Order: sequence, then structure tokens, then C-alpha cells
Amino acid sequence: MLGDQVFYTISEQIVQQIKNDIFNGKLQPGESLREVPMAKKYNVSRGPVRDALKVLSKEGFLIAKPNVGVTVAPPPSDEVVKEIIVLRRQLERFALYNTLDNYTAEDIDTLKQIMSKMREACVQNDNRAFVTMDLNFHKEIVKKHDDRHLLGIWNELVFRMMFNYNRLTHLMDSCEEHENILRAIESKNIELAIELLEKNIQ
Amino acid sequence: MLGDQVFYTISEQIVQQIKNDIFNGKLQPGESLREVPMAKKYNVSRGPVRDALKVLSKEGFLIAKPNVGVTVAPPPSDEVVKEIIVLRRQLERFALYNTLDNYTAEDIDTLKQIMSKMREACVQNDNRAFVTMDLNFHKEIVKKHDDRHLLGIWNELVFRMMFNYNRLTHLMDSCEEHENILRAIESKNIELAIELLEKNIQ
DNA sequence: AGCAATAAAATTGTTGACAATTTACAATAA
DNA sequence: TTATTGTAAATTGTCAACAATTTTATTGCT
Repeated sequence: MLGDQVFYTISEQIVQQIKNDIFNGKLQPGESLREVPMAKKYNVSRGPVRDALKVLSKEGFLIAKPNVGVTVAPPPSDEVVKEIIVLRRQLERFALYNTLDNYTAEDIDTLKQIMSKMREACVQNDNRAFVTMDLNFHKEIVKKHDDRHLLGIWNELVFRMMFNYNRLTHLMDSCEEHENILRAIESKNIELAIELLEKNIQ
Repeated sequence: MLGDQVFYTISEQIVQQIKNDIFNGKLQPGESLREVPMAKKYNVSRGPVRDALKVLSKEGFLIAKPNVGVTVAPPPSDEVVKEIIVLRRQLERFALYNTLDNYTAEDIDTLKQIMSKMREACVQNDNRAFVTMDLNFHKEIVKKHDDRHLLGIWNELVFRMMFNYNRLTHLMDSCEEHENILRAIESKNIELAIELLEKNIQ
């Protein structure tokens, strides 16, 4: 899930590692994360571990309590996941609605590149890569809006969906859905693009 | 904006201080925040300053760049604020809808206490206190839902509204609106409560 | 056996120092 | 004059140690 950056601080890499451990069940809800043993495990000082835990707490993956420590957060309930989906639809609709007129060939190209990787993930039956590209596709739509706060909020929504990372199912027809969205975006058909976009978010 | 806790770490207090500085214009969008001078200013070591800057970055108040530092984020555009309001309405509606049946006398009491403080703020013409209570009122509604992820998302929305903290206007009729919401909650009139709640969010 | 008090161990919060990276400025070449 | 290179200063990232707080273990009493 690391992105455009080329180099990553130790702390950032630890964030990613812990996320992966949560996603693949190595870290269970309620489990305590201790700075000292983790620093030992990763063979670094407590500083970057501490930074990582702070970040993950704000992203909702961990629950921090001052002077006590952090525990792994439980995943959102199905009920709340459904609501997140509603919120995502609203947010992405807004983003697309306000930016579609400004899509450049470059933007389309970016989406095409993501589509290409998504297709490959379909072919390879690589669920993880597929979900990553799926989210990247949607992220590009949100990023197109120049107010970065929108992306900040979107991230907060998507982080919380990602607890169920391994349950996000790989649907071959979802590939085609994204193609259709891309086509609608390319032809600047706002109604269709939004309709297809919303349908896709689930 | 500090809440239920009794004691606060140095880092948490610095978070609050920086937020206040952003709210009252002492820190302007684009301005760099340097760990070393800030540590000097607050007469602490860099550690808690660093922690605070990390937290504020994830909350959207600051923009962090690895190895470079952090700058104050620009406020959200009016357009995005409007969207945040839409998202808030959706989220708070969801929260209230799913919890109204479970409201206890204690819950009502909590809301009444907040209302009481809000009334006082109205009387004293204290805009800051009023806005704080306004948000606390809404926060209680979201907190009533036992999945804390909902509150996490709500916080993310509200943090970004708070850039315009000093522009959030004090409306005497808003006091009454909250009273009406409270009354509808108390009598478990879901339709009315939700209608009034949504009307109030702006 | 259960509970309370105390002590010891573990852990978090903070500090100051060193390493790595970026920024600012000066000198040199085109 | 402008662009490039080199150096110094500033800053961030990380480290190890100490202080403060919490958790766990032990002891004593009922």
C-alpha cells in the first residue's frame, strides 16, 4: 500500500509491516503491541516503532491509551462497513462530479495503467494485487480533486474497510466494471460514470 | 477540545496548543513547523513535539513530508466543507437511527448537561464554548454507537471543519434546534430526531 | 483461600546525543 | 549573469538512557 514515494523511512516500513500483520491475522484484535519487543523484533530503536504506532492509531488500526500502550482495534462491524460504503459512494461521486470536466489524457493514462495491472491480477488470480489496484483506481478519482482533504477523508474510510482485506473478494466481473467506468470517464459521460462508480463500490 | 481524560501527556497538550494556534491564525497555511525551535518554545525535548506533529498530520491539520518536515495544511475549500456536511449528515443519521432505541436516562442526561453548557455559552455570548458544546452534542450521538470506528470517521470529518473554527458562527436559534433534537431523542421520535439533526448540521 | 499492601518488573514518556538528509550559502565555471 | 559544485548549517530520523507510570508478582493478614 506504499505509493508514489521512492524511499521510505524505517517508521513507514514498520507501519506497512504491522498493517500486513493485521490483514493476514498475525495480529488479532485486542492484542497489545509493545514498543520494546517490537523494536527488538525489527532490530531498530523504539523511536520509529513509536512513530509507527502513533500513525496506526490515528488511522484506526490500533487503539492507543496514554501511559498504557496500544492494542489492535477490532474490525468495524458489518453494519458500519455498509455505512462506510455509503459514505464512500457519496464522496467519490462528489469527487468525480467536480473533476470530470478537467480530466486530461494523462489522467486517463494513469487510470489505464491501473486497469492494466488490475487485468493482470485477474489473470494471475492474485486477489491481493487486484484489491490494491481496485483501491488505487478509486483513489485516483479522489486525488483528481485538488483539495487534499478529500483524499484524507477517503483514506480514513478505506483504512477501515481494509480490516477485511482478506475478505475483499476477487470478482472477475469487477474488472469489467472498472473498464466501463474508465470508458465513461474517458467520454466524459458524467451520469453514466457516476452510476457505474457507485455500483462498483461495495 | 481535550475530553474525558484527566491527565494529559506533554505531547497531547502540544497537539492542543498547535490546534489553537491554527484556529486563531497564529499559524498560517503553508508555514513550516520545526521540531527544534518548537521544542525550545515549549521547553521540552523534541520527542513529544515529534509525536504531536505526527498526530496532527494524520488529523489533516498538517502536511508531513518524510525527511523534510511539516507544514500547516490549507483549510478545506468551501466546496469540500459542504461535502463534509453532507457526509456528516449521513453518518450522524446512521448513528442515531441505529441507537435511538437504546437511549438510557443516563444518555439523555449527558445530552442535557451539554445543552446546559450550550445555553450558558449563548448567554455569555461565548462563541468558542458554544461551538465546542455544539460539537460535543453531536459527538455524543455518534459515540452512542458502540463501534468506535464510526467516531473515528466522524472525528476526521469534524477536524477538517474546524479549520474554520473562528468562522463557525454563533446562532442563537441553534440552541433551540439542539433542544428540539434532544426532545425528539428523549421521546424516541426517530423521524423527527433525524430530520432536526440533519437540519442542524451546517 | 481471598484480599490488600508492597515490591519488583515491565512499559511508556521524555531526554539528549549521534547519524542521515535537506537546505542555504559561497565559490567557481561557463 | 546564470548555472553548477562544494561546504556549512539546519533539520529530521534514529538511538540509548533516564524518569514516570502501569502491570505483575510476592508477601502478609484475615
